[in-house]
Amino acid sequence: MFIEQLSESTEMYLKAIVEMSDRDMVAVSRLAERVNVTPVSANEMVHRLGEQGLVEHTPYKGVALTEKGREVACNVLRRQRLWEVFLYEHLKIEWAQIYELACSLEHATAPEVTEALATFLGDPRTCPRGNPIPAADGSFTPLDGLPLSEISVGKTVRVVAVNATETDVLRYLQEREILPGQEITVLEAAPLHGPLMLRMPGGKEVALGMSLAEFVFVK
Amino acid sequence: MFIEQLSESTEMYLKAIVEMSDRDMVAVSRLAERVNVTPVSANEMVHRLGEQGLVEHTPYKGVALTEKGREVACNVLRRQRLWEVFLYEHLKIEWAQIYELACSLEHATAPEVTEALATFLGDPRTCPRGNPIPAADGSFTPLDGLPLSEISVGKTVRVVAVNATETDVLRYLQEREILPGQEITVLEAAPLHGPLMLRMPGGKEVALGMSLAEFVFVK
DNA sequence: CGGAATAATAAGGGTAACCATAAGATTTTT
DNA sequence: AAAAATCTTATGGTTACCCTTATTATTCCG
Ligand SMILES: [Mn+2]
Ligand SMILES: [Mn+2]
Ligand SMILES: [Mn+2]
Ligand SMILES: [Mn+2]
Repeated sequence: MFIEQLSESTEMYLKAIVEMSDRDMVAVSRLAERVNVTPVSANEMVHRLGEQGLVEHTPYKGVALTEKGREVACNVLRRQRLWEVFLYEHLKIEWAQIYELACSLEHATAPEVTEALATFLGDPRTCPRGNPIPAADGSFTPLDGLPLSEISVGKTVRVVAVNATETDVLRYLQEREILPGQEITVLEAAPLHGPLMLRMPGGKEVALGMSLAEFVFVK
Repeated sequence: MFIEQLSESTEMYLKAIVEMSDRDMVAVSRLAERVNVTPVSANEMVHRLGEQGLVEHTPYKGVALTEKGREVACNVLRRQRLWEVFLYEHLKIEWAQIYELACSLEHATAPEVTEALATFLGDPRTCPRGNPIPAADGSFTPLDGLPLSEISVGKTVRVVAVNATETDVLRYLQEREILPGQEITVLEAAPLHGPLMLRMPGGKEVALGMSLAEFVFVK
């Protein structure tokens, strides 16, 4: 089966869907938020993706990837995360920037380059943000962890991944040392979805807003 | 001065112009051939480039890059050739394929990545196809050599660069060991722009068509 | 059950790059 | 100086993505 060259836009939609679908279908309006377009535009695109056999849209229910779509999406994820490893480990680029930079490269990367890069990097299993790198065949163990926003007060957890994508957000977290591998104790959770109070390894206390805490996966 | 994000198409046109302009202006129809569009389409694009201050078009004479255009074009060339070095030296990708693969990556490469890559590679001066890599400031010593097609019979020369871009053409030359560094003797030139007869280092004799010989720069 | 919220569609536009065909305008060649 | 070749411009299309502003359909919830 031929894998035609898909547009950057198409790849970004598919990546968004695979990242958002834990178990159930993805609402088109959520997808729209994620890829930063209006719901109407996302709806149009979902139709186009459907025509290409990449997604299945059930009106009023949501979108799901087809097998073909999942394959493509995982491959985009693979390219993205391999580049993140290269940019961070070899080019020594600032941790907060690697997602954004890799997100451009991922669409310009031929299969030959992807596989040669994987070999060059020693077939890494996770990217510097802690996310698993899908294998060449698309197989992929999803992240085993919970968002920090769902951890109860008093618990001590270890960060496994930081799933933010915006450089500003990543830089904010980096400055507070909320990074994969760090051990964090949840001291307090303010009411009404207010900020969490966290104790970091050095003993420093840090306040973290709930929407940011949703990006931080811990175990 | 801000360098807005230019489209892939724009970058390819600028790169084509800088590569084709030795001394005089570039005819729009030549440009059209190079970027594989119709002359009308190239004309439209030249207008757009003119409005953006990247080229100067003199009707019936040709196009020339402005200073701004030359800067952008050299930067594209820098990105392209740095990626070629990486793909060849580090990822061990087949020589004939690196141009095509680098030609995708070049448009997805932010300045931070370009410079970090240059440092990682040890600031190489030439790419595996023998072309000089422009410096970060755009400075750039043009290739010192002549096309093999202009060498007279009996002369022995050394290949400095192979300027073909199509993978098929590069593979054809690679198979005949017409590669940078090789020493070649022109044994015979058939009349009517017919093929050249060449003696290669091993003593093997190779026939090479004139249009292919135009890609091979020697000294 | 019925209204509110949410989702989908319809309709009308916009831009960037491409295409083709058909005139003009200019240069080159005879 | 014509004629031929080349270059430019004028028109009119196409596709992929995006937008806004209705309108309609469905689901959710009190
Ligand atoms: Mn639908
Ligand atoms: Mn991307
Ligand atoms: Mn013009
Ligand atoms: Mn290119």
